[in-house]
Amino acid sequence: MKIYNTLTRRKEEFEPIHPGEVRMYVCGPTVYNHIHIGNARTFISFDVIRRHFINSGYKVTFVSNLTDVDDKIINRANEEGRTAAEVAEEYSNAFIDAMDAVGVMRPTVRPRATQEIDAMIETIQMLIDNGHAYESGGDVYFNVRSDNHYGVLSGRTVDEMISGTRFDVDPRKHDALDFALWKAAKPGEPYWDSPWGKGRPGWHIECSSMSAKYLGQPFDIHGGGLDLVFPHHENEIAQAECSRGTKFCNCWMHCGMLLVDSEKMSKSLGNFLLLKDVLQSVDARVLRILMLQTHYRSPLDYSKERLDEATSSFERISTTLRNVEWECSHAQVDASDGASDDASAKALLDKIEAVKKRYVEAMDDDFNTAAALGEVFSLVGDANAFISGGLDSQAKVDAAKAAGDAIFDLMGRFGIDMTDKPQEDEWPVELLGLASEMAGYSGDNTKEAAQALLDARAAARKSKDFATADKIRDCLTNLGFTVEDTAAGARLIF
RNA sequence: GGCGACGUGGCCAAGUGGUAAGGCAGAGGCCUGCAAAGCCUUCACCACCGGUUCGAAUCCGGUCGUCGCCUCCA
Repeated sequence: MKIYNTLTRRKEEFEPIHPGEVRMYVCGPTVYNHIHIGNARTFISFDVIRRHFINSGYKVTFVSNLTDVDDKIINRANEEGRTAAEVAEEYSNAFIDAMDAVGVMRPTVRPRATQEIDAMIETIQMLIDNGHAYESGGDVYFNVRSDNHYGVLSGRTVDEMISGTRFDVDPRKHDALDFALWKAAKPGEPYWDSPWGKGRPGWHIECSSMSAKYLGQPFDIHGGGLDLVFPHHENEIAQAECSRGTKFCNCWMHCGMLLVDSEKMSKSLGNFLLLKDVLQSVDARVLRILMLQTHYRSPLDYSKERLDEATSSFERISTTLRNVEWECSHAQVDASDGASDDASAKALLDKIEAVKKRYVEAMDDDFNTAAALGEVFSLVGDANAFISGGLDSQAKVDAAKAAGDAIFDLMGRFGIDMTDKPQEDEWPVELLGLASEMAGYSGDNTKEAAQALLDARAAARKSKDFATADKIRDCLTNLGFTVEDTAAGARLIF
């Protein structure tokens, strides 16, 4: 398996520290608002990555935090006249719900910063003891110039970082480059006791401490959005390696930015789309397909048009699965021909194996989901062509089923469940009145009513009464159904 | 200004040396009473210029353009 490592800026063969096991950490959100779809892209991307490790036989320990103490949470709490803890609680829950809704597996461990203060104080103390940090007026700062590896991730040298030229430097810092490990509490702010007085941890120290605590150090993979490379991840490395004296993690993975109408979406710009709002009108699986169509490291331009395209793509797959099922269950098989060898069926079975193989090869190559999805679609096309030729032998039925199963399985590996939602119990009750009026049905079962309508339409078509047949179809269409005529009869899709 | 990424058909997007996956949209045809769904056919001078090579979208240099980071940010 090859993975692009931001640290070395090239693809490398992945070698886990512990054989058969992957330990990874992905920076979670700061919970001061609902997450936007840019956040969602990162978490969905790493979910797909995690699933591929699992599908490849690895045991995966996946840690992802909640940053539930931060300036922005405090600001929001002050604006709304409630406590920071209340704000954090609300959006932590909202985040977890949103991840569930979008099919992201729950982390093995989801540490919350406010529950891990002791570990952070411990790390900060180590840094002070090692001469890499200093206390100043109740704050504690990391001494960047004391770390001669600083800059390894972002590829810049200390001298290139002209920090302080574009904003005011806190007078408590000894050097403009230094960053806060611990912030003294201002009146009204949440605080914890520490050797340096009441205060709270800086953002960067949280991830260094929590990842080391739950994964050990070094661990295999650290992930996050590309915009976290500097300063967040650079600082994490500095803290972790200067405190514990060992390498922090082997591989750094960064997910490309999601753009909205070709502009980066960010909380501060205010041009963001909240995931929860998008999900009001979009199937989470469609959103995932949209994301799979672009490599995780590339920028992804989100728009209504792309969403519509992804919807069509999704429907192409679900239609194929539905058609395969329908054709297999309505196939007219000549029993005496059951054992005959069928070259076309054999060819399809060979194609399935080839697709599965290429799917894995694509995913093994730095999680090339776009290529892997392309393989699925190529099988979709073959399956469609195959069933359109008619299933007149058991060998063909079996091959078609195998193709459907393979498509379903491959989509499942992406975290997309192609199971048709059970829907007959959601069918509109208007069917009853319609069936009563147009098909003489008098019961109270919507499924029977629908069948009565289809039967009535079939009878009308048979007697060339197309006006009646079309009227029935129009009425069904108005109720949200699609009527499809197949060789084996009409069927309804809701 | 510094660091980095990218520029492939109407749109999106794979593809790191041997004449271009896949999706969406379009055109023509088949099937259908008409539809729907599906099938078949069709649609690319790989930003530009120069170089290396028997051969480059793929490697090297340059030009132009787009984007990200450098400040909170997934």
